[in-house]
Amino acid sequence: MPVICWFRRDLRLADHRALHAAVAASAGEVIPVFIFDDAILHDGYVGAALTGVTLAMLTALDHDLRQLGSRLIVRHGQPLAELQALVRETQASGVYWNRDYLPYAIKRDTAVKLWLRQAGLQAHSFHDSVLVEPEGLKTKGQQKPYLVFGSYVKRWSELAYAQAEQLVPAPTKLVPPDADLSSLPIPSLADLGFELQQTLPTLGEAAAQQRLSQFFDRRRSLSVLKYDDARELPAEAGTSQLSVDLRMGSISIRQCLQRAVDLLTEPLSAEQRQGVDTWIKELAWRDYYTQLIYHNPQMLKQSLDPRYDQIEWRNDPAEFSAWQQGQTGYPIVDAGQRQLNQMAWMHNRVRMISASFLVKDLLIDWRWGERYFMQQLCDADPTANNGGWQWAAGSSGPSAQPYFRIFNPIAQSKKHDPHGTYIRRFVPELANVPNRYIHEPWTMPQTLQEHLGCVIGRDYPAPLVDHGFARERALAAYREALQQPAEE
DNA sequence: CGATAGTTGAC
DNA sequence: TCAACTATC
Repeated sequence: MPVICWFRRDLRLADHRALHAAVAASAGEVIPVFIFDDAILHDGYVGAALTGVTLAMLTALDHDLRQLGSRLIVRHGQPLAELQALVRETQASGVYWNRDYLPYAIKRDTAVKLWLRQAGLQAHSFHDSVLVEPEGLKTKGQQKPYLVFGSYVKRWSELAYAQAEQLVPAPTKLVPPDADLSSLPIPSLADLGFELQQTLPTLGEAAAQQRLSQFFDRRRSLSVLKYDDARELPAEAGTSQLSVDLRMGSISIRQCLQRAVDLLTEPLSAEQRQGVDTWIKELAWRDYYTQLIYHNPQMLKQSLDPRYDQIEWRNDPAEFSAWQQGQTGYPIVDAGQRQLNQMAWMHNRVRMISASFLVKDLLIDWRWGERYFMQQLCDADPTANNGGWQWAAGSSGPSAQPYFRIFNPIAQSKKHDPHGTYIRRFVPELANVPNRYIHEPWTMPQTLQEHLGCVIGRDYPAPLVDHGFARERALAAYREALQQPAEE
Protein backbone atom coordinates (compact mmCIF):
# COMPACT_ATOMS: atom_id res chain seq x y z
CA MET A 1 0.00 0.00 0.00
CA PRO A 2 1.27 3.48 -0.81
CA VAL A 3 1.99 6.10 1.83
CA ILE A 4 1.94 9.86 1.44
CA CYS A 5 5.05 11.90 2.15
CA TRP A 6 3.84 15.42 2.83
CA PHE A 7 6.57 17.95 1.95
CA ARG A 8 6.44 21.38 3.58
CA ARG A 9 9.68 23.14 4.44
CA ASP A 10 11.89 20.16 3.67
CA LEU A 11 12.19 20.26 -0.13
CA ARG A 12 14.97 17.73 -0.65
CA LEU A 13 15.55 13.99 -0.94
CA ALA A 14 18.80 13.45 0.99
CA ASP A 15 18.68 12.93 4.75
CA HIS A 16 14.92 13.48 4.79
CA ARG A 17 13.62 11.50 7.72
CA ALA A 18 9.95 11.38 6.78
CA LEU A 19 10.74 10.34 3.21
CA HIS A 20 13.24 7.74 4.34
CA ALA A 21 10.73 6.19 6.71
CA ALA A 22 7.96 6.37 4.12
CA VAL A 23 10.10 4.55 1.58
CA ALA A 24 10.94 1.85 4.11
CA ALA A 25 7.30 1.40 5.11
CA SER A 26 5.97 1.15 1.57
CA ALA A 27 8.80 -0.46 -0.39
CA GLY A 28 9.19 2.76 -2.33
CA GLU A 29 5.50 3.26 -3.03
CA VAL A 30 5.54 6.85 -1.84
CA ILE A 31 3.22 9.65 -2.99
CA PRO A 32 5.25 12.86 -2.66
CA VAL A 33 2.86 15.74 -2.03
CA PHE A 34 3.08 19.50 -1.69
CA ILE A 35 -0.02 21.57 -0.86
CA PHE A 36 -0.31 25.31 -1.50
CA ASP A 37 -2.15 26.78 1.48
CA ASP A 38 -3.92 30.11 0.97
CA ALA A 39 -3.78 30.78 4.70
CA ILE A 40 0.00 31.03 4.37
CA LEU A 41 0.22 32.48 0.87
CA HIS A 42 -2.00 35.44 1.67
CA ASP A 43 -1.21 36.11 5.32
CA GLY A 44 0.39 39.47 4.49
CA TYR A 45 3.86 38.37 5.55
CA VAL A 46 4.83 36.07 2.70
CA GLY A 47 6.31 38.04 -0.17
CA ALA A 48 7.17 37.51 -3.80
CA ALA A 49 10.75 36.51 -3.07
CA LEU A 50 9.96 33.68 -0.67
CA THR A 51 7.15 32.53 -2.93
CA GLY A 52 9.48 32.60 -5.92
CA VAL A 53 12.02 30.60 -3.95
CA THR A 54 9.36 28.05 -3.05
CA LEU A 55 8.29 27.64 -6.67
CA ALA A 56 11.87 27.17 -7.84
CA MET A 57 12.54 24.67 -5.08
CA LEU A 58 9.39 22.73 -5.98
CA THR A 59 10.41 22.64 -9.63
CA ALA A 60 13.79 21.26 -8.61
CA LEU A 61 12.22 18.72 -6.26
CA ASP A 62 9.88 17.51 -8.99
CA HIS A 63 12.85 17.18 -11.32
CA ASP A 64 14.82 15.21 -8.74
CA LEU A 65 11.84 12.96 -8.03
CA ARG A 66 11.51 12.23 -11.75
CA GLN A 67 15.13 11.09 -11.80
CA LEU A 68 14.00 8.40 -9.36
CA GLY A 69 11.00 7.47 -11.48
CA SER A 70 8.45 9.42 -9.46
CA ARG A 71 6.95 12.92 -9.57
CA LEU A 72 5.67 15.59 -7.20
CA ILE A 73 1.91 15.72 -6.67
CA VAL A 74 0.86 19.35 -6.25
CA ARG A 75 -2.46 20.42 -4.75
CA HIS A 76 -3.91 23.74 -3.65
CA GLY A 77 -6.37 24.16 -0.79
CA GLN A 78 -6.82 23.43 2.89
CA PRO A 79 -4.15 20.90 3.84
CA LEU A 80 -6.50 18.64 5.82
CA ALA A 81 -9.11 18.51 3.07
CA GLU A 82 -6.49 17.96 0.39
CA LEU A 83 -4.86 15.13 2.32
CA GLN A 84 -8.23 13.52 2.89
CA ALA A 85 -8.90 13.64 -0.83
CA LEU A 86 -5.46 12.25 -1.64
CA VAL A 87 -5.87 9.34 0.76
CA ARG A 88 -9.20 8.51 -0.91
CA GLU A 89 -7.72 8.72 -4.37
CA THR A 90 -4.58 6.70 -3.64
CA GLN A 91 -5.82 4.32 -0.94
CA ALA A 92 -2.74 5.38 1.01
CA SER A 93 -2.27 3.73 4.39
CA GLY A 94 -0.99 6.86 6.06
CA VAL A 95 0.82 10.18 5.93
CA TYR A 96 4.47 10.92 6.85
CA TRP A 97 5.87 14.38 7.48
CA ASN A 98 8.63 16.29 9.24
CA ARG A 99 7.60 18.37 12.22
CA ASP A 100 7.26 22.17 12.11
CA TYR A 101 7.14 24.15 15.36
CA LEU A 102 5.22 27.34 14.61
CA PRO A 103 1.76 27.76 16.13
CA TYR A 104 -0.14 27.61 12.84
CA ALA A 105 1.76 24.52 11.73
CA ILE A 106 1.24 22.76 15.04
CA LYS A 107 -2.49 23.38 14.90
CA ARG A 108 -2.69 22.23 11.28
CA ASP A 109 -0.63 19.11 11.85
CA THR A 110 -2.48 18.19 15.02
CA ALA A 111 -5.77 18.26 13.12
CA VAL A 112 -4.28 16.04 10.42
CA LYS A 113 -2.92 13.62 12.99
CA LEU A 114 -6.25 13.47 14.79
CA TRP A 115 -8.14 12.69 11.61
CA LEU A 116 -5.64 10.00 10.55
CA ARG A 117 -5.83 8.29 13.93
CA GLN A 118 -9.62 8.36 13.92
CA ALA A 119 -9.68 6.96 10.41
CA GLY A 120 -7.40 4.13 11.46
CA LEU A 121 -4.58 5.40 9.26
CA GLN A 122 -0.92 5.86 10.03
CA ALA A 123 0.24 9.30 11.15
CA HIS A 124 4.01 9.61 11.45
CA SER A 125 5.82 12.86 12.14
CA PHE A 126 9.59 13.20 12.41
CA HIS A 127 12.30 15.24 14.08
CA ASP A 128 14.06 16.71 11.05
CA SER A 129 14.27 20.46 10.53
CA VAL A 130 16.23 21.35 13.69
CA LEU A 131 19.11 19.67 15.45
CA VAL A 132 17.49 19.83 18.87
CA GLU A 133 13.70 19.93 19.12
CA PRO A 134 11.98 22.48 21.39
CA GLU A 135 11.05 19.85 23.95
CA GLY A 136 14.47 18.28 23.71
CA LEU A 137 16.41 20.67 25.92
CA LYS A 138 15.21 22.25 29.20
CA THR A 139 16.97 23.80 32.17
CA LYS A 140 18.58 21.36 34.55
CA GLY A 141 16.76 22.15 37.76
CA GLN A 142 13.21 23.11 36.89
CA GLN A 143 12.98 21.62 33.40
CA LYS A 144 11.87 24.98 32.02
CA PRO A 145 12.58 26.25 28.50
CA TYR A 146 15.76 28.30 28.18
CA LEU A 147 15.60 32.07 27.84
CA VAL A 148 19.32 32.84 27.79
CA PHE A 149 21.20 31.75 24.69
CA GLY A 150 24.49 31.22 26.50
CA SER A 151 22.97 28.74 28.91
CA TYR A 152 21.11 27.03 26.09
CA VAL A 153 24.09 26.56 23.82
CA LYS A 154 26.26 25.11 26.59
CA ARG A 155 24.11 22.03 26.63
CA TRP A 156 22.98 22.13 23.00
CA SER A 157 26.23 20.90 21.44
CA GLU A 158 26.21 17.37 22.78
CA LEU A 159 22.63 16.73 21.66
CA ALA A 160 23.21 18.35 18.29
CA TYR A 161 26.40 16.46 17.55
CA ALA A 162 24.59 13.18 18.19
CA GLN A 163 22.04 14.12 15.53
CA ALA A 164 24.81 14.87 13.04
CA GLU A 165 25.88 11.23 13.23
CA GLN A 166 22.49 10.02 12.10
CA LEU A 167 22.04 10.90 8.46
CA VAL A 168 19.78 8.83 6.25
CA PRO A 169 20.40 8.42 2.52
CA ALA A 170 18.21 9.67 -0.30
CA PRO A 171 16.09 6.98 -1.92
CA THR A 172 17.63 5.49 -5.06
CA LYS A 173 14.36 4.50 -6.69
CA LEU A 174 10.68 5.22 -6.18
CA VAL A 175 7.51 3.60 -7.44
CA PRO A 176 5.71 6.20 -9.59
CA PRO A 177 2.25 7.33 -8.47
CA ASP A 178 -0.61 6.15 -10.70
CA ALA A 179 -0.56 7.94 -14.02
CA ASP A 180 -4.11 9.18 -13.49
CA LEU A 181 -3.40 10.69 -10.07
CA SER A 182 -3.97 14.36 -10.75
CA SER A 183 -1.46 17.05 -9.95
CA LEU A 184 -1.65 20.78 -10.53
CA PRO A 185 1.15 22.26 -12.55
CA ILE A 186 3.58 24.23 -10.39
CA PRO A 187 2.08 27.71 -10.70
CA SER A 188 3.84 30.83 -11.85
CA LEU A 189 4.33 33.73 -9.48
CA ALA A 190 1.72 35.68 -11.40
CA ASP A 191 -0.75 32.82 -10.92
CA LEU A 192 -0.34 33.32 -7.19
CA GLY A 193 -0.71 37.09 -7.43
CA PHE A 194 2.95 38.01 -6.95
CA GLU A 195 5.41 39.97 -9.00
CA LEU A 196 9.16 39.65 -8.52
CA GLN A 197 11.74 42.11 -9.82
CA GLN A 198 14.81 40.49 -8.29
CA THR A 199 16.83 37.65 -9.73
CA LEU A 200 16.99 34.74 -7.31
CA PRO A 201 20.05 32.56 -6.79
CA THR A 202 20.14 29.09 -8.32
CA LEU A 203 17.87 26.97 -6.17
CA GLY A 204 17.25 23.33 -5.43
CA GLU A 205 19.01 20.50 -3.66
CA ALA A 206 21.94 20.37 -6.09
CA ALA A 207 22.56 24.12 -5.74
CA ALA A 208 22.39 23.81 -1.97
CA GLN A 209 24.97 21.03 -1.99
CA GLN A 210 27.21 23.20 -4.11
CA ARG A 211 26.92 26.11 -1.70
CA LEU A 212 27.79 23.84 1.21
CA SER A 213 30.79 22.42 -0.64
CA GLN A 214 32.04 25.87 -1.53
CA PHE A 215 31.73 27.10 2.02
CA PHE A 216 33.76 24.11 3.20
CA ASP A 217 36.33 24.25 0.42
CA ARG A 218 39.61 24.97 2.20
CA ARG A 219 41.21 26.12 -1.03
CA ARG A 220 38.87 29.07 -1.33
CA SER A 221 40.00 32.26 0.34
CA LEU A 222 36.65 32.76 2.08
CA SER A 223 35.68 29.40 3.51
CA VAL A 224 34.19 28.63 6.90
CA LEU A 225 37.76 28.74 8.20
CA LYS A 226 37.70 32.53 7.79
CA TYR A 227 34.12 32.88 8.95
CA ASP A 228 34.81 34.42 12.34
CA ASP A 229 36.15 37.64 10.81
CA ALA A 230 34.81 37.51 7.28
CA ARG A 231 31.16 37.24 8.32
CA GLU A 232 31.36 40.80 9.66
CA LEU A 233 32.27 42.30 6.29
CA PRO A 234 29.25 42.85 4.06
CA ALA A 235 31.46 43.64 1.07
CA GLU A 236 32.93 40.12 1.16
CA ALA A 237 31.26 36.78 0.45
CA GLY A 238 32.23 35.50 3.87
CA THR A 239 28.94 33.88 4.89
CA SER A 240 27.64 30.46 3.92
CA GLN A 241 24.76 31.72 1.73
CA LEU A 242 22.80 28.73 3.03
CA SER A 243 20.00 30.67 4.73
CA VAL A 244 17.60 30.14 1.83
CA ASP A 245 18.37 26.42 1.81
CA LEU A 246 17.89 26.06 5.54
CA ARG A 247 14.64 27.99 5.22
CA MET A 248 13.22 25.64 2.59
CA GLY A 249 15.00 22.49 3.65
CA SER A 250 16.85 22.05 0.37
CA ILE A 251 19.71 21.02 2.64
CA SER A 252 19.64 19.00 5.82
CA ILE A 253 20.71 20.78 8.99
CA ARG A 254 22.38 17.56 10.12
CA GLN A 255 24.51 17.48 7.01
CA CYS A 256 25.59 21.06 7.68
CA LEU A 257 26.69 20.24 11.20
CA GLN A 258 28.32 17.00 10.09
CA ARG A 259 30.55 18.88 7.65
CA ALA A 260 31.58 21.30 10.36
CA VAL A 261 32.27 18.58 12.91
CA ASP A 262 34.31 16.62 10.36
CA LEU A 263 36.42 19.68 9.64
CA LEU A 264 37.14 20.13 13.34
CA THR A 265 38.91 16.75 13.40
CA GLU A 266 41.53 18.12 10.98
CA PRO A 267 44.54 20.10 12.19
CA LEU A 268 43.48 23.76 12.28
CA SER A 269 44.87 27.01 13.56
CA ALA A 270 43.08 28.63 16.48
CA GLU A 271 41.59 31.19 14.11
CA GLN A 272 40.31 28.53 11.73
CA ARG A 273 38.84 26.51 14.56
CA GLN A 274 37.11 29.67 15.77
CA GLY A 275 35.58 30.13 12.34
CA VAL A 276 34.00 26.70 12.43
CA ASP A 277 32.91 27.05 16.06
CA THR A 278 31.27 30.39 15.35
CA TRP A 279 29.37 28.96 12.41
CA ILE A 280 28.13 26.02 14.48
CA LYS A 281 26.92 28.55 17.02
CA GLU A 282 24.82 30.15 14.30
CA LEU A 283 23.10 26.81 13.80
CA ALA A 284 22.44 26.78 17.54
CA TRP A 285 20.76 30.19 17.26
CA ARG A 286 18.33 28.69 14.80
CA ASP A 287 17.32 26.00 17.28
CA TYR A 288 17.32 28.48 20.15
CA TYR A 289 14.82 30.79 18.46
CA THR A 290 12.71 27.83 17.39
CA GLN A 291 12.32 26.67 20.99
CA LEU A 292 11.89 30.24 22.28
CA ILE A 293 8.90 30.81 20.00
CA TYR A 294 7.55 27.30 20.53
CA HIS A 295 7.37 27.93 24.26
CA ASN A 296 6.38 31.60 23.95
CA PRO A 297 4.19 31.75 20.85
CA GLN A 298 2.79 35.14 21.84
CA MET A 299 6.17 36.66 20.95
CA LEU A 300 5.28 36.39 17.27
CA LYS A 301 2.91 39.31 17.92
CA GLN A 302 4.26 40.94 21.09
CA SER A 303 7.55 41.66 22.77
CA LEU A 304 8.68 38.72 24.84
CA ASP A 305 9.23 41.19 27.67
CA PRO A 306 5.83 42.97 27.66
CA ARG A 307 7.27 46.20 29.07
CA TYR A 308 8.73 46.85 25.63
CA ASP A 309 5.24 47.09 24.18
CA GLN A 310 4.76 50.24 26.28
CA ILE A 311 7.38 52.13 24.32
CA GLU A 312 5.87 55.17 22.67
CA TRP A 313 6.92 54.48 19.10
CA ARG A 314 6.95 57.47 16.79
CA ASN A 315 5.93 55.32 13.79
CA ASP A 316 6.35 58.13 11.27
CA PRO A 317 5.12 56.74 7.91
CA ALA A 318 7.34 59.02 5.83
CA GLU A 319 10.43 57.98 7.77
CA PHE A 320 9.46 54.33 7.49
CA SER A 321 9.10 54.75 3.75
CA ALA A 322 12.52 56.42 3.52
CA TRP A 323 14.03 53.50 5.45
CA GLN A 324 12.32 50.96 3.18
CA GLN A 325 13.67 52.65 0.08
CA GLY A 326 17.17 53.20 1.37
CA GLN A 327 16.84 56.98 1.55
CA THR A 328 17.72 57.66 5.19
CA GLY A 329 20.91 59.57 4.45
CA TYR A 330 22.97 57.04 6.41
CA PRO A 331 25.00 55.25 3.73
CA ILE A 332 25.37 51.89 5.48
CA VAL A 333 21.64 51.72 6.23
CA ASP A 334 20.70 52.78 2.71
CA ALA A 335 23.12 50.31 1.16
CA GLY A 336 21.55 47.53 3.21
CA GLN A 337 18.00 48.44 2.32
CA ARG A 338 18.87 48.79 -1.34
CA GLN A 339 20.64 45.45 -1.29
CA LEU A 340 17.44 44.01 0.13
CA ASN A 341 15.31 45.65 -2.55
CA GLN A 342 17.67 44.65 -5.36
CA MET A 343 18.61 41.14 -4.28
CA ALA A 344 15.83 40.06 -1.90
CA TRP A 345 18.66 39.39 0.53
CA MET A 346 20.74 41.43 2.98
CA HIS A 347 24.01 40.64 4.70
CA ASN A 348 23.38 39.76 8.33
CA ARG A 349 25.65 42.42 9.83
CA VAL A 350 23.76 45.06 7.87
CA ARG A 351 20.42 43.57 8.91
CA MET A 352 21.43 44.31 12.50
CA ILE A 353 22.58 47.85 11.72
CA SER A 354 19.47 48.63 9.70
CA ALA A 355 17.14 47.08 12.28
CA SER A 356 18.77 49.03 15.07
CA PHE A 357 18.43 52.23 13.05
CA LEU A 358 14.72 51.69 12.42
CA VAL A 359 13.90 50.78 16.00
CA LYS A 360 16.22 53.04 17.96
CA ASP A 361 17.03 56.01 15.72
CA LEU A 362 13.61 56.32 14.13
CA LEU A 363 11.64 54.83 17.04
CA ILE A 364 9.53 52.71 14.74
CA ASP A 365 7.88 49.59 16.15
CA TRP A 366 10.07 46.56 15.47
CA ARG A 367 7.05 44.73 14.03
CA TRP A 368 6.96 47.16 11.08
CA GLY A 369 10.51 46.21 10.22
CA GLU A 370 9.90 42.55 10.89
CA ARG A 371 7.01 42.55 8.46
CA TYR A 372 8.95 44.35 5.74
CA PHE A 373 11.85 41.93 6.01
CA MET A 374 9.42 39.00 5.84
CA GLN A 375 7.90 40.41 2.67
CA GLN A 376 11.23 41.18 1.00
CA LEU A 377 13.72 38.50 2.01
CA CYS A 378 14.18 35.39 -0.11
CA ASP A 379 15.20 33.53 3.06
CA ALA A 380 12.32 34.99 5.10
CA ASP A 381 11.85 32.75 8.10
CA PRO A 382 9.35 33.81 10.76
CA THR A 383 11.41 32.28 13.55
CA ALA A 384 14.81 33.74 12.76
CA ASN A 385 13.31 37.05 11.63
CA ASN A 386 11.22 37.57 14.74
CA GLY A 387 14.13 36.57 16.94
CA GLY A 388 16.46 38.95 15.16
CA TRP A 389 14.10 41.90 15.36
CA GLN A 390 13.28 41.37 19.01
CA TRP A 391 16.99 41.15 19.68
CA ALA A 392 17.54 44.44 17.85
CA ALA A 393 14.74 46.05 19.85
CA GLY A 394 16.19 44.57 23.02
CA SER A 395 12.77 43.21 23.85
CA SER A 396 13.33 39.48 24.03
CA GLY A 397 13.66 38.96 27.72
CA PRO A 398 17.00 38.86 29.53
CA SER A 399 18.76 40.21 26.53
CA ALA A 400 22.46 40.61 26.16
CA GLN A 401 21.54 43.65 24.10
CA PRO A 402 20.45 46.06 26.86
CA TYR A 403 18.35 48.96 25.68
CA PHE A 404 21.10 51.51 26.25
CA ARG A 405 23.32 49.73 23.76
CA ILE A 406 22.38 51.60 20.64
CA PHE A 407 24.25 50.87 17.44
CA ASN A 408 26.03 53.88 16.02
CA PRO A 409 25.49 53.56 12.25
CA ILE A 410 28.60 55.60 11.49
CA ALA A 411 30.88 53.64 13.82
CA GLN A 412 29.43 50.36 12.54
CA SER A 413 30.00 51.46 8.97
CA LYS A 414 33.63 52.41 9.59
CA LYS A 415 34.28 49.17 11.38
CA HIS A 416 32.62 46.73 8.99
CA ASP A 417 32.87 48.49 5.64
CA PRO A 418 36.11 50.42 6.17
CA HIS A 419 36.72 51.23 2.51
CA GLY A 420 33.07 51.87 1.67
CA THR A 421 33.12 49.06 -0.89
CA TYR A 422 29.71 47.75 0.11
CA ILE A 423 28.23 51.24 0.30
CA ARG A 424 29.43 52.20 -3.19
CA ARG A 425 28.10 48.94 -4.62
CA PHE A 426 24.54 49.72 -3.61
CA VAL A 427 24.50 53.51 -3.37
CA PRO A 428 25.87 54.68 -6.72
CA GLU A 429 25.33 58.37 -5.88
CA LEU A 430 28.21 58.01 -3.45
CA ALA A 431 30.55 56.21 -5.84
CA ASN A 432 32.97 59.12 -6.08
CA VAL A 433 32.88 60.21 -2.45
CA PRO A 434 36.33 59.79 -0.87
CA ASN A 435 36.80 57.23 1.90
CA ARG A 436 37.18 59.99 4.41
CA TYR A 437 33.54 61.04 3.94
CA ILE A 438 31.87 57.85 2.73
CA HIS A 439 30.36 56.92 6.10
CA GLU A 440 28.99 60.43 6.79
CA PRO A 441 28.84 62.26 3.47
CA TRP A 442 26.99 65.25 4.95
CA THR A 443 30.31 66.33 6.49
CA MET A 444 31.79 66.94 3.03
CA PRO A 445 32.62 70.60 2.38
CA GLN A 446 30.04 72.22 0.12
CA THR A 447 32.59 72.86 -2.61
CA LEU A 448 33.61 69.21 -2.67
CA GLN A 449 29.97 68.14 -2.84
CA GLU A 450 29.47 70.32 -5.88
CA HIS A 451 32.77 69.27 -7.43
CA LEU A 452 31.80 65.58 -7.09
CA GLY A 453 28.25 66.12 -8.28
CA CYS A 454 27.01 64.70 -5.00
CA VAL A 455 25.25 67.53 -3.22
CA ILE A 456 23.66 66.40 0.03
CA GLY A 457 19.96 67.10 -0.07
CA ARG A 458 19.95 67.08 -3.87
CA ASP A 459 21.83 64.01 -5.10
CA TYR A 460 21.80 62.05 -1.85
CA PRO A 461 19.49 62.65 1.12
CA ALA A 462 20.54 64.57 4.19
CA PRO A 463 20.43 62.37 7.30
CA LEU A 464 16.85 61.75 8.35
CA VAL A 465 17.81 62.37 11.96
CA ASP A 466 20.97 63.26 13.86
CA HIS A 467 22.21 60.07 15.51
CA GLY A 468 23.33 61.80 18.70
CA PHE A 469 19.92 63.36 19.14
CA ALA A 470 18.10 60.17 18.16
CA ARG A 471 20.15 58.17 20.63
CA GLU A 472 19.09 60.37 23.53
CA ARG A 473 15.48 60.30 22.33
CA ALA A 474 15.49 56.49 22.22
CA LEU A 475 17.11 56.19 25.63
CA ALA A 476 14.39 58.42 27.07
CA ALA A 477 11.57 56.46 25.40
CA TYR A 478 12.97 53.13 26.54
CA ARG A 479 13.67 54.33 30.07
CA GLU A 480 10.14 55.66 30.36
CA ALA A 481 8.55 52.40 29.18
CA LEU A 482 10.74 50.13 31.27
CA GLN A 483 10.18 52.05 34.48
CA GLN A 484 6.51 51.25 34.41
CA PRO A 485 5.35 47.81 35.41
CA ALA A 486 4.06 45.76 32.51
CA GLU A 487 0.38 46.07 31.75
CA GLU A 488 -1.59 42.99 30.99
C1' DC B 1 20.75 29.81 48.33
C1' DG B 2 24.75 32.97 46.56
C1' DA B 3 27.71 33.41 42.75
C1' DT B 4 28.15 34.32 38.06
C1' DA B 5 27.23 35.85 33.60
C1' DG B 6 24.66 37.92 29.88
C1' DT B 7 26.19 37.39 20.59
C1' DT B 8 28.12 40.30 17.49
C1' DG B 9 28.45 48.01 21.68
C1' DA B 10 29.26 52.90 22.56
C1' DC B 11 31.09 56.84 24.91
C1' DT C 1 32.33 52.54 32.70
C1' DC C 2 27.54 52.34 31.33
C1' DA C 3 22.22 50.16 35.40
C1' DA C 4 20.32 47.22 37.13
C1' DC C 5 18.09 42.75 36.53
C1' DT C 6 17.32 38.06 35.87
C1' DA C 7 18.35 33.45 34.38
C1' DT C 8 20.86 29.64 35.58
C1' DC C 9 23.45 26.39 38.16
